[in-house]
Amino acid sequence: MNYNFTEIEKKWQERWEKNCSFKAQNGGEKEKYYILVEFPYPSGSGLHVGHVRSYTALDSLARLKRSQGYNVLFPMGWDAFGAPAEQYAIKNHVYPANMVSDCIATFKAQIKSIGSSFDWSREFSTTDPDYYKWTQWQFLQFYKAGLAYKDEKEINWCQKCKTGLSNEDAAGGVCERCGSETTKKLKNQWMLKMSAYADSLIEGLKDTEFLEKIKTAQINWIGKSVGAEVDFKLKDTEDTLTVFTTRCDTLFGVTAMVLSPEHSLLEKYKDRISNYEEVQKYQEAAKKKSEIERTDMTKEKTGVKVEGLKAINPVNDEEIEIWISDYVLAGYGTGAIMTVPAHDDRDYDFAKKYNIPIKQVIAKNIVGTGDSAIKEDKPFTDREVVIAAIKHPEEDKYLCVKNKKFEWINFVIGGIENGESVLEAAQREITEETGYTDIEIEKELPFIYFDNFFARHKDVNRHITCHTVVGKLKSLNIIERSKEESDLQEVMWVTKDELIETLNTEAHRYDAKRVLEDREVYTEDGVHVNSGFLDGLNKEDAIEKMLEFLEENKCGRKTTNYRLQDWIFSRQRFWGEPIPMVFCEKCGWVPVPESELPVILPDVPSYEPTDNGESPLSTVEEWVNTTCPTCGGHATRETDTMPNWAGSSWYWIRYMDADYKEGIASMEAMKYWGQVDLYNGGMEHATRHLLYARFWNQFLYDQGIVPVREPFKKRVAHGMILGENNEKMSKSKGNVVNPDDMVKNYGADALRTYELFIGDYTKDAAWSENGLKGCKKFLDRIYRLQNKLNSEEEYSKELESEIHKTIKKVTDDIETMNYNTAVSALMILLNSFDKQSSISRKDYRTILHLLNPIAPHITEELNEICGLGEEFTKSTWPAYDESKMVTASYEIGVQINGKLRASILVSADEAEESIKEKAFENENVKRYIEGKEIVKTIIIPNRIVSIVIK
RNA sequence: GCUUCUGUGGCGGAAUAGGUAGACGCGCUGGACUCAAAAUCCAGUGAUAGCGAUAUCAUGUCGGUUCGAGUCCGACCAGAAGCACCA
Repeated sequence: MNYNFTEIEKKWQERWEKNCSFKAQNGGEKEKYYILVEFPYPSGSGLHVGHVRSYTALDSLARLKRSQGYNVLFPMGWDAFGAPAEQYAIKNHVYPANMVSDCIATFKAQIKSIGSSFDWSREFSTTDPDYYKWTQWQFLQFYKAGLAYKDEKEINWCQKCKTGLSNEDAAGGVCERCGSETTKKLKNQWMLKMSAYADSLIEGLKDTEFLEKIKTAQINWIGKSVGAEVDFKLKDTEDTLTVFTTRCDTLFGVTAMVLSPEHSLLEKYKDRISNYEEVQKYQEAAKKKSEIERTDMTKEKTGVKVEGLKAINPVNDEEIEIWISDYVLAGYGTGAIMTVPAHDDRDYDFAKKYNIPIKQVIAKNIVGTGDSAIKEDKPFTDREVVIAAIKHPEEDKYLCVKNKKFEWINFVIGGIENGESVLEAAQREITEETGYTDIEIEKELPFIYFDNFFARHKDVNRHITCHTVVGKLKSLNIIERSKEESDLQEVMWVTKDELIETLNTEAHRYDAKRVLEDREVYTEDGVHVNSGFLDGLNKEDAIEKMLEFLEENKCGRKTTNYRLQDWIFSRQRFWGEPIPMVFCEKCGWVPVPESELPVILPDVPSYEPTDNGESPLSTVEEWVNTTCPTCGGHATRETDTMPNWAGSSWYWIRYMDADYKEGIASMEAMKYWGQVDLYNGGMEHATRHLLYARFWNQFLYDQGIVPVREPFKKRVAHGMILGENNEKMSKSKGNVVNPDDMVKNYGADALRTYELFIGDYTKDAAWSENGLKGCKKFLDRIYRLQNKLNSEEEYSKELESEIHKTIKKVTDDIETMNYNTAVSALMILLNSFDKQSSISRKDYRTILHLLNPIAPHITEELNEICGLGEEFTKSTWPAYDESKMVTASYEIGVQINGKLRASILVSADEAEESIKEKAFENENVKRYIEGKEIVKTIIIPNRIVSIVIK
């Protein structure tokens, strides 16, 4: 039986349009439900199968919710400002607006062809003056609140696009649009004070149901870090050099200061800096480097010592050298750091290269466990000891001693006696304990550490300060040890590889690790040493105490820093919303009066960005020259435009009341629709768009313009549709699938069904045309099912329970966006229907209704031609009855010692005794339990019987 | 390096709360219909052994908890994404 899906689809799409079937009402009795899918950029390449996936998924949910009696807002619009349209305009010398409206028309027709139930009465484009009037108006609100300001700033500059980029758009030093490397350029820019909302953006996440990974991505992006600012006096000046640190407790370990090359103090004291030329050379080199080069962590650090300037450490008045290096970022913290090479890997690298001293201020603090755990009731003794890691003269082995009584294996260890140096003590102990005399100590490891334990052999607690030396034997010359020593321990040689496993105590293993890795810097926590009033404290207490000190002495304060910076809001582009500000020689920057909005974007002779970094708008003199709203004198318009993120930062609000003339939307409409219940979009927008939009909305809320603080209740992200070869679809790879072709060849319903069936909605999935054919086949079988129709009006007895189960399954699955299993459940139900000789009219109508959100056209058609009832767009979703879902009998498995050995048929209400009996009667079960003792029998109703035998 | 996520047949993927692993679909094999093909229908399809009942193995690897682990715990391996010289 053939049917013309193209005609059927056309017929229903026209009918829905004529009846305004999907128009949402503002207000009314019904409960509201707001479903939002990110509006597309109407590019010339048309709709992608990826769009089809998310639009269809949310469309199915929208259709379900409507059928369940919700007032569903499911709108669509166009995000049409920005680079792609402009690029196209430059290339083809056409006015972007014309191109945009052509693309919108194509996109819209394509979206309609897949049967999406969008409420087109609320459609708009961000490029409509009626829309961007309000984008501009909102910018003025930011300005009035002091959150929009103009600032001379080093911005990310893309040579190729000839425009400034926000930090977000130039992440990693790469231009988001063209992929080329960005450089820095000093420009006067409009900024939005997003940093003021950093904490609020973190806090607000608590009130949302975003995916965990989206929340973490946002928190990482904001990058909150709590620490302190510390003021170092600049020697022989009145100035101070302020640094930001999260570890003010290491202040006693500071051995240098490092400034970013851009630091302002350098310019100020250039007369004092004796090597200023060298400094300047480095500054220029740093400026030329791209962000990528500067932040490449694999490359060696570089820097220049600033001769003639010194800083004074506020805790001990030590004079400290000052350096510049590009590993210190100008834009974070104060653009200067204090260097603690002993406890920071980056500082260590820098210090090693330039011979900056390394000073230990934190010592590892080992605390014994088990037999060595401290005993509270025993006395404590303090000791200074030396531990000697001594190498064999020829082989790669280390000298150890084994305690005969306790079987401990250790390096040679011994107390340092009064007046003795560490090296002398080591020499003496080695000869005493092992008899070897020809010893060469190479060095003492720079860091001491502490070991706290209960010494069983002496029955006291010990707190020992450990000094470690490394060396070797020059020969195996040996003298006889005292009897006492030779009775107590034997000498042994342990190979390098076995050392760590062989040594008994954590302290010796720590030494072994240090010796073998030849490391000096240890960033692990411990207790403070060489730190005056912090000695003996742990990290947390030391930070607190140091903060107290800094504040008392007025040389520092607790501070929080964020990675998130203010939003650079200017673009030197033509195709964007004009920023509604004018500059007057007398009055400075003056906002365009709200009554004069919108500031219409004029056409320009050339869309090309200019070489001098000005927007093409600057060439339209009659537009640029205007009068000052304040004094009436001559003024010029701001010629930069807004970034393309601006229009998408409030579009969901406009959908609530798209024709409203008095504001962004009426308060009544905004209160009615409230939050977006479900917002779908790609993972690529998890940080930027979502943060901008939340920031914008939180601001509007604080101004009393919108009624909710967090705009989106729940955010979900769809997975990508990959090409048949499992790679991202792209023209160059030739694996692009055009949805139009699929609609033409298989029908919109088949395409929809397939894209929902393809796999987990949130994960990427590879396209398969065979899979699509399979879904077409499924719909064909649904179509042919009409031949089995009898005249019964109730559910068929044989199918009733399965139908109820399927209603529940499909309802739950669509609501939780598990579309693939919803489709599969319907396939299973169809298989059951097909096994029957005939099906009732209610059976058929129900499967059609359940399938309707997924394949709306063919189900409506079948419902109509078979005269089964009202259109599904006007019908109430089928209800299920839990009590009818139980099956009369079912099979359950029987396990013996955890292995499945049989399955038995039991009835729904069968007693446990009877189930047990049936299990034991089974032939295969009998075989296994014969002659064995039955330890226990576990019966889990509806699931399994588990028999344990011995 | 840090954070997050993911590892199941030839493939896409199922498996509420730990309870018969591999649903459903694709592909493949065989058969029916047909002069033939397409379409459709029927049967089979994790691996190994066996005619078969059945047995052994199997959810990245190794351990653990449990009558029972894809699912819980620990360690590791692999891949993906995000952040990254952020002091």
